[in-house]
Amino acid sequence: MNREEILAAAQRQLNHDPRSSLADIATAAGIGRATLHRHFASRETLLEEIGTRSQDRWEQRLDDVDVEVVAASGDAAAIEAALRDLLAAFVEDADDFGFSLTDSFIAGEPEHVERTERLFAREVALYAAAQEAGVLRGDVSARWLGHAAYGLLVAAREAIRAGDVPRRDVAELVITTYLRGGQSR
Amino acid sequence: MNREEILAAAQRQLNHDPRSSLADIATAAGIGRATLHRHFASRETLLEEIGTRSQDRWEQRLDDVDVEVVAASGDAAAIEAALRDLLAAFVEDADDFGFSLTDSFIAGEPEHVERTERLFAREVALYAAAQEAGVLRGDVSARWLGHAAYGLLVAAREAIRAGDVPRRDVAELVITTYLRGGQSR
DNA sequence: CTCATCTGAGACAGCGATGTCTCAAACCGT
DNA sequence: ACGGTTTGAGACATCGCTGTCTCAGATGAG
Repeated sequence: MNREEILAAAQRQLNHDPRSSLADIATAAGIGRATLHRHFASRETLLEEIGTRSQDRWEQRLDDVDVEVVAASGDAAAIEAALRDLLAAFVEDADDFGFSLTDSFIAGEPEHVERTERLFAREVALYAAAQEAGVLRGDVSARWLGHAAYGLLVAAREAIRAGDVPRRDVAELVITTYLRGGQSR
Repeated sequence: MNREEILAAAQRQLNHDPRSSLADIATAAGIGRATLHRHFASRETLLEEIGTRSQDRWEQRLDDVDVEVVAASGDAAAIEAALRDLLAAFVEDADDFGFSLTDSFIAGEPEHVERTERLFAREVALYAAAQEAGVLRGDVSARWLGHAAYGLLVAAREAIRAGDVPRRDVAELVITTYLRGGQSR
């Protein structure tokens, strides 16, 4: 049982129930409580690491779509494609990483808050470029568009949890709802 | 210090930090811990009451717009107006009641889960009627439209918290984003 | 003023979670 | 098979929170 595997299992368990005790987490990971403590000195350490892991993934997704390059290009088609890819990737992640979305368990750690803000800013830069290129509307702030995307990810997670939407459809739903909204036309 | 006032203060405090202890809550309400216990026998009782309170408000909002009547009318204009009113009302509530949105502190109480489902169903019925009337698009499920609305409320809450959006603009932002999405046109 | 009631501070035991430790068993490469 | 390492089970002290209780002071109606 790798350190990385433990982290993944812990994340899964905390995603399932954010109030899980370390004993719960250890059981879920199939290891003993002592072993868990050997890898992560304290609960706080474990949570911090999970937070970092989530941010790593977020950063990776931004890197994957070359967000800065695409944004600088000003190419509407490329920007829209990047937007769609990014949202689809986030939806995929929302499953495993979702609880760090809704749970503010690292609130207060200035380090994490700062990094979150930097990542959000990178993402928002893409939305701003999309506005510039006429892909996204310009009458609302780019940061609001960022929050709206986040909100739809929460919705996606919830819809899956409630069994209202087949998993394979969620990405497309999020994208089309994000772009076109709910209005008929 | 009324029971209702205590409840409101507790909700505010838990909204601020969902992990507040009863001592925190009592302090925030400006009362002693003993007094808090006199009104609410246990933490669980308090949380249940807050959950019920939130659901009461939700129900009230649905009643306020006459959701069943409007839905049955099939009148597109009336339906869209009700939709807007409802979203605006929810945004207003999201401030005080938001934490019961994201925090699953009553998860497991079948009673609450059931009532939440009933309320959600009432709301979704309006979305379905809106689809019927051509106000909302029919190519996604009404329940997804419900989750999407919820997601945008989470986004609104987050945007306010981050100071990215003036409070008075949030309702209109949610509505326009919900209906039109983020796409330029 | 007086008495009944309500309140806050504090003490207290109980509980679950955390973090440390030990030890025997399981597991590894050699 | 062997010796070093890792592991899980469990014991243990500690901590913070909860829920109960007491008591002295504040409050308020008469």
